[in-house]
Amino acid sequence: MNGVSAIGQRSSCEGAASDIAMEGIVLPVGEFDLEATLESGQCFRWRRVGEREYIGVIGRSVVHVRHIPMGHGRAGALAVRVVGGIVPDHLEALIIHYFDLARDYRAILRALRRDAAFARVAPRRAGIHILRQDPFEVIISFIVSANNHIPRIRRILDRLCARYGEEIWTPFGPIYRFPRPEVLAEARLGELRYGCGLGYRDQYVRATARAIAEDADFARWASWPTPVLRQRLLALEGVGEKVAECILLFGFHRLEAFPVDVWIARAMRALYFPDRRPRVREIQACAAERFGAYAGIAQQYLYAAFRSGGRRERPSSPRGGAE
DNA sequence: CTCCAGGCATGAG
DNA sequence: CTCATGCATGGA
Repeated sequence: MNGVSAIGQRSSCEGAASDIAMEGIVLPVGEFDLEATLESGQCFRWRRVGEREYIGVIGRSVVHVRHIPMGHGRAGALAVRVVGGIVPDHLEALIIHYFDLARDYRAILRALRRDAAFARVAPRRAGIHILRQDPFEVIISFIVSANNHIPRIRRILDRLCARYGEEIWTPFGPIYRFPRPEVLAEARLGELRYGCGLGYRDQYVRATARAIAEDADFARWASWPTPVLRQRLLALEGVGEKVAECILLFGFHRLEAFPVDVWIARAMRALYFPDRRPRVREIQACAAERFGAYAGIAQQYLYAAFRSGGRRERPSSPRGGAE
């Protein structure tokens, strides 16, 4: 790489890049909602460090991002500082790309809301964006996500990164990059299972890491049509229908992909199949018909709405009383 | 204690 | 093809 400098080498490099690292940048972001996006279940490793403040790894950089909502959120801003790793030479472009800030989510949501049932439960503001994450991180993350709780997914991935990822020092403590495929390919199953808490997914993670270490040309994968890419993903161990859709949507930005988990199944059933239990195929066909090329975005808004809304629907016992 | 989680692989029919 | 089952782990 050219034109980059490591933080901490200011003595030998007092150029603009280091000043940017200290000063940071501020970007207008419209309706974008950082918290809603980072807590929406598409990523697991951003760490909350304050009110609407997060740190996370993008490429070889650790960035601190603070959301500044203005008015009623229609003209917010994002304050970004690089706090570790490499200072990218085009930080603004990197942030716009990662958070997909150039896309008109407001117009997309407006179009999606022409579906009456969707409009009833969807938010009015297009706060959640689909991130552009590293494909390998997304692949492993969603293999881990299978039959698992989000808090535990986060802990497992944190341990995986601490054990196998490159350490980057920051004012917030050490942060770890996601492990490279070649490293996970050499991991011992016992360390994955007991050290990281992967349980029975240890085999899936290592086998998939090995497969990708052999064939990791994601630039080529990204050029494939979605059905071809989907088939390639399904060939990976631990990747089934649902996880493949997640990887398509969150790892390859295929916005038409439509993962159906238990929450989306409940949501779609409530909205479009009130009197029966549709199969996953039917749900996906329904989504494709109603939401088209942006079904994945619709799915993310539905997930947020139903998961936050119906989370505590425990069969509350008669005794025990109010809460 | 039981139940469940952004399911998958496997085997039976 | 569809359907049933086991699966590691830990929070509620």
